[in-house]
Amino acid sequence: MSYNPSEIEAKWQKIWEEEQAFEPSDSLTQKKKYILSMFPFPSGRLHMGHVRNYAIGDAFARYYRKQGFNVLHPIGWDAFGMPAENAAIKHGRHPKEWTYSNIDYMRKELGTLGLSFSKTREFATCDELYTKWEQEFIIRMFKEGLLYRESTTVNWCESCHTVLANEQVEEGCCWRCDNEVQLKEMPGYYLDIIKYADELLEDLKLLEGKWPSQVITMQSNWIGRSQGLEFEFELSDESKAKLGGKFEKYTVFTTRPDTIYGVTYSALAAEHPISKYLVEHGLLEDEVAQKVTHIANMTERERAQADKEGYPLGISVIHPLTGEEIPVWTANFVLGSYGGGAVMAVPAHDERDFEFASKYHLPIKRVIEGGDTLPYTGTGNLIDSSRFSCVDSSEAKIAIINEFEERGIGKGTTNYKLRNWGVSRQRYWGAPIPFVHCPSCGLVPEKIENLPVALPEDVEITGEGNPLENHPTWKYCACPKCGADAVRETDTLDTFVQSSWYQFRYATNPKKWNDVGIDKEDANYWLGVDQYIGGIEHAILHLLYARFFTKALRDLGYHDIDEPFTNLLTQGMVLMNGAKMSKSKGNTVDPDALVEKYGADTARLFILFAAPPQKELEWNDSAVEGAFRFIKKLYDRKAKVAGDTLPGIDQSGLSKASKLARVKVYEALQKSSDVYEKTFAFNTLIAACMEALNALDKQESAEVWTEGMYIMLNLLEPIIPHAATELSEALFKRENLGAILEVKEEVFVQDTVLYVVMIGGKKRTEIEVDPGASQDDILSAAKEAGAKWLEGMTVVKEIVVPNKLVNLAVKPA
RNA sequence: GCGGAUGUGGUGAAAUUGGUAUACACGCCAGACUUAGGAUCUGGUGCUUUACGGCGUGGAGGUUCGAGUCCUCUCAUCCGCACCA
Repeated sequence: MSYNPSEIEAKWQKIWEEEQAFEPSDSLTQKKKYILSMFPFPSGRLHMGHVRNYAIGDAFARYYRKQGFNVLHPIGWDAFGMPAENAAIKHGRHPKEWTYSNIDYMRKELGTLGLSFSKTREFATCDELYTKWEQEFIIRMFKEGLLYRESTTVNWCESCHTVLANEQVEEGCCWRCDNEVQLKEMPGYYLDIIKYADELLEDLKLLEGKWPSQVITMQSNWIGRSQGLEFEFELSDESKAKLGGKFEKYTVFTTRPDTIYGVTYSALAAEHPISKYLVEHGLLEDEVAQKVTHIANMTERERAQADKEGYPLGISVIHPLTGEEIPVWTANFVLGSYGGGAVMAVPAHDERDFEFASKYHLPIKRVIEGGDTLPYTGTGNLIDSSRFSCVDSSEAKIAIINEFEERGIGKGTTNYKLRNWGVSRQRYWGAPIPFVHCPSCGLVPEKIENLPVALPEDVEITGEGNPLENHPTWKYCACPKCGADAVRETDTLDTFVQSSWYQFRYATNPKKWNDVGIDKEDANYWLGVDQYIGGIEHAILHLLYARFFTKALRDLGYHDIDEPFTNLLTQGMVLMNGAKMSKSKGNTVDPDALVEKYGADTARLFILFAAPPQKELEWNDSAVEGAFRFIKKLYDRKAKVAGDTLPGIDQSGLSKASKLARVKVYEALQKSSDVYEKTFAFNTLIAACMEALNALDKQESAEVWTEGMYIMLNLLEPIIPHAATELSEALFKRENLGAILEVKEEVFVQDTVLYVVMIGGKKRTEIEVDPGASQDDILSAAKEAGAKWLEGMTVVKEIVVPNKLVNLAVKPA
């Protein structure tokens, strides 16, 4: 029978389904592996990136199952989000209907790939049962003070009609639609991720060597911890009067307290309350007021690209140590959202302050020794710094912070670039934030027994405004506390909230899904995820949120896990003609068509063979043919096998070619554990199997063939499961698949050893010597073989690398 | 600007601790079988040279008996951060 993928793939997919072959055991005492590929958004169709993601994950899952582990390998759907609403606007389909029908279609597509998923643990994050538990977490977090509602300046995407978290703004644009993000003042719900900033940063150490270092660095930079001094500038009496007594002082933060004697001005953000007050009360010249307002309305991105610009505000502050009066400016380079929106400016030792001072001819005072020119941002001994003069920067930092603390006018503090996670979205297709606004009780969480707060289905989705806000009845309810007429919150949760805890939901035995969100015992057994696989694009967003959520839920008592993802593999993109596959470029390959033409095994083999998983993968149709040919060839060699068990082979009777074939087979076997546990270089494991097959082809021994196929099918089953299982069933009754195979070291013992002979560092010839040969024997054989190149030369050094080579260093005689 | 990664045949890529550079595959060339081949099989395939040989892992140095691998400098590409005081 020739290789017929569609037939055997359907056959085995059906058998696996019937056997429930991939359900993990309920026993929580066995050794376990939790293998997780990031779940997909149900966009409608699978793309090659998905196929790659799941082919990699499936190889791990099948490998560890074979090694006797209890394996959890689940799949589900990241089902809330904008595209469902966009489809509603465009095609008039209800987001729910659109989402669930997409899921049905994509589930079938995944099915044809023969992936070894647990079926009983599948869910969609838009399932009301999932929402129910998520809302419970949110309420618990609110009660713990981890979730709060406040009105601040937010990132607003006009095209998505929603607020975005800081992490979802890429180069000033919306991560989804690339529209320029605007700043807008509005209320929203925030998760206090900064409370966990230190732990999120410190625990990155636990992930070293297990996560790509690039991801660790990115997270660390994103958190952006910096230590320094926070103190208050007191306004001069005149300035206080000018500000109508509304302001006494304001706070600034510096990482360079050692430069404090070099302060020559202070700068406020355009949106700082004092700047605003001055504008609003007509205390600035009209022209200046306009400019300040203009800056306040610019996005952070626009400001970053603009030249330094600022205006004197006509007020001054008192230097806390010298008592000098210092002018206050507003400046476009001061961020409103960091360090209180105000800075002390030390132009001699800060590049930005220097540039600004130069432009506006503000004084520049050097207080640190070092560097030829100003600004000098390095460290050194202090000068002109009162009693701290002559002290070194690092000491001075501590001493000056102490001084502020003793006098009660400032303190050492830590700041983070990380902002709290804004989770409000003004959209319909998300999990409702389970709160009620009561005229007398204020913000009240829904009663736990009333969860989930489910979405109304009868909505009109136009793209204009928030459909929940516009729904005629849904938002009117009774206050859960006092029973009075109240209004439901119409914001929904960021979809990244759902993907922050799904790893715990899979781990929870589905029998308990109605009763708990996360089962502690199950979670503690299965987590952390032993191998997590997904795209690098989630390096910050999802991976940071999920780490935070894990720690927050731990502290709420849901489990005892510190880090959700023990090992992370970030897969490269799938490219075609050097560019990312996309519909707009017309360079996509449809997984369905590929599977139909060649079968799932070929698709999987090609994807794992063409490049190591971390790298980008360039699609190549003829290389796909090559993968198909390999499986066909393997299939064809079925006839060479004699016997249905692993034969014991007497090495001495074998031909040289047969011996070499055994070496190749066992080399492949040896490689496999390294690949799955260390390098992830599936491409080299597949190449080793191809070499083994090529070597088997060059010899005739039936028992070597039998042994070779027995082992190779075991190695290939995680990669091409249908063909490998079909052959294994026919040849070995599948006995070779479950077995842990051992490397037979005696295979590697050769009758003769090949030495490369190098003379003067160049490879000249080869010799074969007896394995027991002495160093002298080897050297004299090498000299004999290399006599031609030794003529007229004196050997000055002799190197013998055992079992490898001889190098004779020479010089002219 | 700062930080990180990567540079190996025509292409995708291999190469334990420094030890035969280019495994495996694609492509290409030649041949076989065929009515035919875009099927299959066999052989060849880094560059250069008639040959002996020489040269070859982005470039230039260095360490070493020996460097794709280690060190210094440099170029290119990609990615991340980008006024965070």
